[in-house]
Amino acid sequence: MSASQESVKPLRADARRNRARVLETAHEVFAAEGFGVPIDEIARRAGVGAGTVYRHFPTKEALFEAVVLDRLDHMVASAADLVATRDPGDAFFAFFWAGVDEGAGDKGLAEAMAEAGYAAEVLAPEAEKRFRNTFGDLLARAQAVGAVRGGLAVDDVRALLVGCMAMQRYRGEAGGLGVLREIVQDGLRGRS
Amino acid sequence: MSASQESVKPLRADARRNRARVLETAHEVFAAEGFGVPIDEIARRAGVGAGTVYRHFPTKEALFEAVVLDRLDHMVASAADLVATRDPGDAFFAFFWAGVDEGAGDKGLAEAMAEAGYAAEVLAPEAEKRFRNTFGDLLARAQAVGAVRGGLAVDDVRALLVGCMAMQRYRGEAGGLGVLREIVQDGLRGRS
Amino acid sequence: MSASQESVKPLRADARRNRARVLETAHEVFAAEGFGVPIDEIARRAGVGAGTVYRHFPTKEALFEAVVLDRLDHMVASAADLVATRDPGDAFFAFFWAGVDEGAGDKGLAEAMAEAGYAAEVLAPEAEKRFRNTFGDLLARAQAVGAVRGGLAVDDVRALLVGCMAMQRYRGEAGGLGVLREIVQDGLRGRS
Amino acid sequence: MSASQESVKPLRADARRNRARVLETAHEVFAAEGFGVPIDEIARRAGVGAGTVYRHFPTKEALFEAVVLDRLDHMVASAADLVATRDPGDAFFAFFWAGVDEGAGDKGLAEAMAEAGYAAEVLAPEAEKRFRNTFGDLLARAQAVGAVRGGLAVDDVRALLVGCMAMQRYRGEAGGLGVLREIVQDGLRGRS
DNA sequence: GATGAATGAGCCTTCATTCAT
DNA sequence: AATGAATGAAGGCTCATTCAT
Repeated sequence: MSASQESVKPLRADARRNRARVLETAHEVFAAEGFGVPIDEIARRAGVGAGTVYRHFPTKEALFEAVVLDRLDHMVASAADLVATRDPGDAFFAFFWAGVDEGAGDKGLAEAMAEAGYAAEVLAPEAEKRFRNTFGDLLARAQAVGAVRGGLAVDDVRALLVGCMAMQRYRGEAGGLGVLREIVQDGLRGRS
Repeated sequence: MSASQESVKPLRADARRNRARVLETAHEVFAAEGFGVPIDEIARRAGVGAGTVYRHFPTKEALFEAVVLDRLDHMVASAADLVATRDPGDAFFAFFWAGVDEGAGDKGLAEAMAEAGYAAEVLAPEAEKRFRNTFGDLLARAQAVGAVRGGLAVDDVRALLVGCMAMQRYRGEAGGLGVLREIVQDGLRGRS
Repeated sequence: MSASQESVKPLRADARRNRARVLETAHEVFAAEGFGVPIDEIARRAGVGAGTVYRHFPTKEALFEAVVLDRLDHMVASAADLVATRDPGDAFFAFFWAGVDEGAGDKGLAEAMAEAGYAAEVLAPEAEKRFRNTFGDLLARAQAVGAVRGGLAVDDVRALLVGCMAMQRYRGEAGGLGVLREIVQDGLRGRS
Repeated sequence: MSASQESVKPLRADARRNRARVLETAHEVFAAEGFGVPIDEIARRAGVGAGTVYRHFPTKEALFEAVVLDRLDHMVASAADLVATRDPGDAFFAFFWAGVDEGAGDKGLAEAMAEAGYAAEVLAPEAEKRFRNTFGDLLARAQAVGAVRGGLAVDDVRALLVGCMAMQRYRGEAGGLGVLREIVQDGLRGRS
């Protein structure tokens, strides 16, 4: 918007379109196949050359990072609505289970969020921070009204999210979490 | 009834030693780095040539499978002691948390056990079956004495195991599960 | 009717050049050393990286196939001239002996054409079919004018080609077939 | 037995048996698969360790050579009978076609005999010499009685043998040489 | 002497990244 | 800027040969 900006050269229209397209495709492909998928596959499906991918993202990791960051910020953004339209308990749980679903359907995201001290924290540290802050807010509100038991820190909830993603991925598309969901939900609420 | 044995040519002493050494090293290396490590790395650390690894295990997957199978059977074996020395509830939970610890410290095992409908089931189907049966027995006993709530099937517990492995891996070496452990434990016990 | 063409993306100039260069080098190297030569050797002699070879030909077999197909189609193409400029007998024999020379100087081609029910038929089945059809036409014409004896089918001539290739390869660069050529030629003409 | 002997240490009975067994198995396996077959395969089928093969034959090539030598000498030996029991023409042709059949059913032998200036000449030069001498005698006798045309040297017949082996191998198990055999036979006899 | 386990160079193939067009 | 071709370092696996048992 003004002077003190580093790398904000406004991209040409087609370049911006390409960048968005690559990001979107990368999301789909990483979601389906995980980080291991070749970059050529992404380029091909995005209808661009591999060089174009590298023009916008210097390495494969950087692209992955951008995707993860994007996802995290999407989730963060959704939190505003939740806070506005639901009571604190509902808001927290809605956010939590939405996150679980997101990760269950997105292998790349699950990989990124599960790798301890690595992926999200390292790949997209700012986004992870925002995500945690948001999560922390929702948690605090829910705890304030007694909808979530005390003694739980954001880190705990963050870890639980990772765990539930893993469970749901393990269950596969067919079944949801079933009883496990109740168990977790009850555990978060605290015994009555 | 004993473990899977086919064509029982007793290996030469040095070969058995090497095989064991490779298996052990593979366990360490897969544990530390996951399935992705090069076979050469395992060979190097085991102090053998790559060919030696392939003499004992025809493919990288076969080696991985052997490691996983070994781990699963170790766990299964430990269950006998638990049944003998503890009451059903303790036995079940000891087994469960030991499994979590095992997977938390072993990336390869965690990968194998988490990949839905794939890894353990496909890689070492017999071992997975034995593991599930053992788990099922412990669960049934614990449920019979009311130490674990009803409405839980082996599959649920198996999935929960995957989830807890992921959580504990996420937590890293430093912290244990903390409150999360209580939550899960309470959830399994059933609300009081 | 024209040669096999699929998905006709015209290659970039440099790519086409490289592809041609690889094909040409592969021809030379397969000719000199047979199918057994490492792909790296071909890449090195062509002055490209191994990856470049694989960009144009997905497997070593595919490269070999392309070379064989190229050779067969060259021969087929030459037949048109022969038919136009020579009488049926000459055309047939010119084609036959040219084929023998081709195979005698090309270990790869000889391997491909000699492996019964395998190589040419399997590697480049369309090209082999075109080759046989061409051979069949020339044979029929020559038989029609009495330049080649009756009772010979294309399969016989095809097999004889394989045999003469082997003989001439055995003779080495120095000597031609000598008397053997007469014997075969007389045998094909039929006793007078 | 005495002093001035180099490598004639009379082998122990079991060693001699093993050597023979390896040689025989190698013949079968090379015949079926050609020189490319792994030595371990031969050892396995012979029921010995790979080390035993190497004790008797210093390299894979040496083993191959021994097999080829054995085959050539077998053929040479058979010639004596032919000379004794048949007229010169029959003897020559019987020898020739028997050689063709031998090579057609033996991939290893065909490879050895076809490689110009290489295999037989180099691998088993003495045996090749004996083979050629035998062939030369039979040829000379047959030519002397007019059963084979003049103007043919041993080299020609040797090359023709290679060619006919190739043809018959190409034809596969199913069909014999058919007309081609007549052509060659007529060609050798000379036109009447 | 026999055994078969160990070695290690070498082969085919993949893929992140760079670069000419 | 975009393209997609080129690069080359690995990685999985095989096999002739050597060596400890």
